[in-house]
Amino acid sequence: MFYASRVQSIERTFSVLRAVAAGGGSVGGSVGVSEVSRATGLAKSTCSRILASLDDLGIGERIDDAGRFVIGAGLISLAGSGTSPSSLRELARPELLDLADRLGECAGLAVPDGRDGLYVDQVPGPGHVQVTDWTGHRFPLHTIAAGQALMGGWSDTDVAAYAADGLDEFTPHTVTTLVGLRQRVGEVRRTGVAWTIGEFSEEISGVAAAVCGPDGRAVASLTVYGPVFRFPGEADTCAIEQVVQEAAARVGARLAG
Amino acid sequence: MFYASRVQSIERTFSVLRAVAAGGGSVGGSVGVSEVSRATGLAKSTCSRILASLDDLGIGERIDDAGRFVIGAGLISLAGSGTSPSSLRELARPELLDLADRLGECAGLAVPDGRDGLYVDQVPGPGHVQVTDWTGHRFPLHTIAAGQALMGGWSDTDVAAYAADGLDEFTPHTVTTLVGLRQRVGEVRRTGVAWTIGEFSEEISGVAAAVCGPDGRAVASLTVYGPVFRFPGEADTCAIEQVVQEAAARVGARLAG
DNA sequence: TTGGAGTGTTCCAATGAGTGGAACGTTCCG
DNA sequence: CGGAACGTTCCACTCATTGGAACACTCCAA
Repeated sequence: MFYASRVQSIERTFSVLRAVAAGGGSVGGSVGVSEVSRATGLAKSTCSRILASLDDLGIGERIDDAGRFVIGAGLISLAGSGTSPSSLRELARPELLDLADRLGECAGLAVPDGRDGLYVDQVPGPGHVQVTDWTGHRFPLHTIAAGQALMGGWSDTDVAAYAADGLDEFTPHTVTTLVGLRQRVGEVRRTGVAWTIGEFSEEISGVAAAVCGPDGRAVASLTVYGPVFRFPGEADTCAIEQVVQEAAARVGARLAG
Repeated sequence: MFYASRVQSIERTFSVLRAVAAGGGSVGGSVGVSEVSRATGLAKSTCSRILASLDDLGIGERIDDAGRFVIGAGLISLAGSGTSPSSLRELARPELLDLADRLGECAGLAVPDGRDGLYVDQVPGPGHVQVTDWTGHRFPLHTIAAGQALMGGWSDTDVAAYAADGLDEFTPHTVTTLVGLRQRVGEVRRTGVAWTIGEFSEEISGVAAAVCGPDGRAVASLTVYGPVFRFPGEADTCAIEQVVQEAAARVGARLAG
């Protein structure tokens, strides 16, 4: 036989779910077993069983004593628990390009992942000296501007819990105490942005602002960073902050639809 | 063997997805194969295969060259295609009770389903003469107040397409022409509510307002209806309209979070 | 009333898709 | 350098899944 690394039944399950989501063509419509069977090419009995299972799990929902189905609360809550990095990336890309262009340094997008921030995209600046591309890399939240920006939306107890697990020291400038972290988070709450100068690496400084989802929670950060010797340099830091904040707000707005 | 009407692999798939959504405990976190294996009790190889399948389908998303996963765009878009009637029902229940209490007639909740409106909940009024409970029943949109309220958000071409498939006549007062329907929809757009007097049944009159989802689209209707001989009667129809509209707006707001 | 065409559900023998333990290639850490 | 974690691949076994047939039901037209 063929040793599959894909599971057929999963493919089938989601082709059924897609048929349900399509609602038989009309928006907001429901579907019956036979309809799903025709749409997917699967046997009617198979569809009946799959739909019954989805109903049991709350993923689909039976809305009739006859057999009409719609997408259920379970699927909606599953989906609600995360923002997809790839869709976020698509929405943020234009802003990253714009930031890199206007501020002359590289711009990155990071999402929270447990105690880490994960860089999911980065656009290089125009200079000949470049900061490393960190796409795909993760760093403790307290060591990077993106992470501190995210913490701006945390409660004091969340911040304390984070600090309780220890604060790694990357450079002599890294924030390593709860008191220091609290102060930093306070600044973020007040100004809406987080600056780090040589805290992650002595050679790098950056400024970040959080991207908020439709529910107001921070789902990502936009960061602009460059070599300490030239960024932010003589530039007007307030203007930079404003540009970054506005970009983050636009991504958030686009995220909300 | 045991003849199951539930499919085991679907149960497994979603227990994996739940583990991914839980993110290993921390909000917004990702999970690895071993973590999922521990959380679900399934073999590591099984989880690896399931996660690979979910990634293929865009339901899960691999965010690393290492094997960390999050909920993907595919699941989010699946969920986005429908609002779950049961969660809607929970949110609307208090408003239905309040409406029935304040207006002294029964109050219902309906969702669009193709060409029909489907009543998903109803609360009886205090009177001794009651309108039938229509929970679980569906009627063509143009014949009920709830349906006309939903059409208020439709484009003219959508309305025309609906009418093109024919407008059933339930009573002599039922709107049966495109011209009539257009006029009615226009009123809904202007006033925000839809009145039907003896259009669905000669004995019943009702007033409905649409509930809008976070994206502004109408996802359901709140209706108050009663016997024609006493509703709306001598009451101040403007006051009734306002009460219904406000209730619908509150449900919409709660829906958005 | 009767027949036919449409639902959705249940039954069950056949079978092949899914399984998990073992083996493997990694990377990371002491 | 072990050793312990990780994720992936292999593959014989086997049991969960399958789909056709039979069923119960509702509708509608004759």
